[in-house]
Amino acid sequence: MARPRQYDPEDLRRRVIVAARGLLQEGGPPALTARRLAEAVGVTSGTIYAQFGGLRGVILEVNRETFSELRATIEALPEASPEAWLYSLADAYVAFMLRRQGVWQALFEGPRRDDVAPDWYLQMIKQLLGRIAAPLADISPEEDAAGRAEELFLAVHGIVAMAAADRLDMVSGRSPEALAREAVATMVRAIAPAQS
Amino acid sequence: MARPRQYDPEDLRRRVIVAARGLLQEGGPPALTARRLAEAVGVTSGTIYAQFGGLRGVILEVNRETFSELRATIEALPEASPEAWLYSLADAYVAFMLRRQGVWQALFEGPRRDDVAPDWYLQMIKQLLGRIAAPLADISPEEDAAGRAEELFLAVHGIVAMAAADRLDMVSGRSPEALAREAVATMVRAIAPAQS
DNA sequence: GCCCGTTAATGAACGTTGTTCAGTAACATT
DNA sequence: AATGTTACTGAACAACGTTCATTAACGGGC
Repeated sequence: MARPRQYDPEDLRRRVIVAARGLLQEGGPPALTARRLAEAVGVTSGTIYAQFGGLRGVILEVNRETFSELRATIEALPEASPEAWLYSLADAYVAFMLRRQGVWQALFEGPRRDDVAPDWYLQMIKQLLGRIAAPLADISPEEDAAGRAEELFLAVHGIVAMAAADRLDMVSGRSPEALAREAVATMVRAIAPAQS
Repeated sequence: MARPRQYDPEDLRRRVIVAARGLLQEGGPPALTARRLAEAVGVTSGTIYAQFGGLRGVILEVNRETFSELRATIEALPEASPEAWLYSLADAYVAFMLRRQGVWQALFEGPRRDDVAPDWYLQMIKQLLGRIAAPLADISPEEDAAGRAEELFLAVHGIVAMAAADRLDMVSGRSPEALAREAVATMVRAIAPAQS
């Protein structure tokens, strides 16, 4: 009843996403153009539009995978005391970004003011916040753990975002790892039951 | 000896910068295009290139003014106790961004990985860090005030940057002002001499 | 067995973008 | 007046995201 697909659509989607990640990784967001991507996959730009609806659609799928991997990474962190676990989360967050700087930039670059973030964006963040809140609640039960988690996340994320843009050295000579750990330490010190 | 300038170059620079700020303010970085800017000023894009060397040059000048105004704003903050002054700085920083969201985005959007930041960029940040370090040193003399200032700046800046991109609501329902103040509070709590 | 409806994929085109540069215009000097 | 020097224009270039008429290729109906 129709022309058979020349490419297995599932396979094509995978190859497009992989190629997009490659382009992002070596050249950052400006390197991901429709034509380059099409050429890398061996199709024309029109085909990508048919499958993803546009470059934004491709980036969205890349981001979905990135988020998914981040979740897996966090899920795989070894159990530890609340405080130790927060430190290893900070380390993992920084390391995760460093290993995919170009892809990471795409996570926060594209979205224009008017387009709404997809649900799974918010879900991922909410989940991450929950993961941070739990140990904080352990450390100090009488604090507002959820609120503190937001603050700690924003502090670490700010550091990581700055490092991803290669601008951290404008502010500090320290490594992102050191600064992220310090952010955790500061939060822990601030909410820990007074014990001097 | 030459064709006289059709436009007073100083006046032209001013008009270009003002127009660029206007475009940024109402449409963010994507609204600042060479042709639109040229038309808004009443010249052709070539003239702007002759004067600024490119769009990046224009943005750089806009940023210089923005930084300069930020410094003036901070300089004008009323004296207060170290802690109170830090809170008013956080408030001023947030308010400053909110009043120029579009322009603020340009501060951190443009620069590509390879181009070096001009000196005055770094100087401004260093100065701001010094301004933060002083009250922190007052609050807790035995802490590394400079290091703490870096951390506090990064925390507040992260919040403000997220708010400038209209993405803060993905993380928290609180206002940027509230979160920035909380960041100050956390830092103060963490370094304040134990006194329970 | 042929045709035809249907869909996949192409690739040329459109409108913008930043940027360049041959050309033109206009004054100061000789 | 002629010439030199410079300011400014505006057409052009390459690359961008995006669209869509066209082409290609198959399966079902006669």
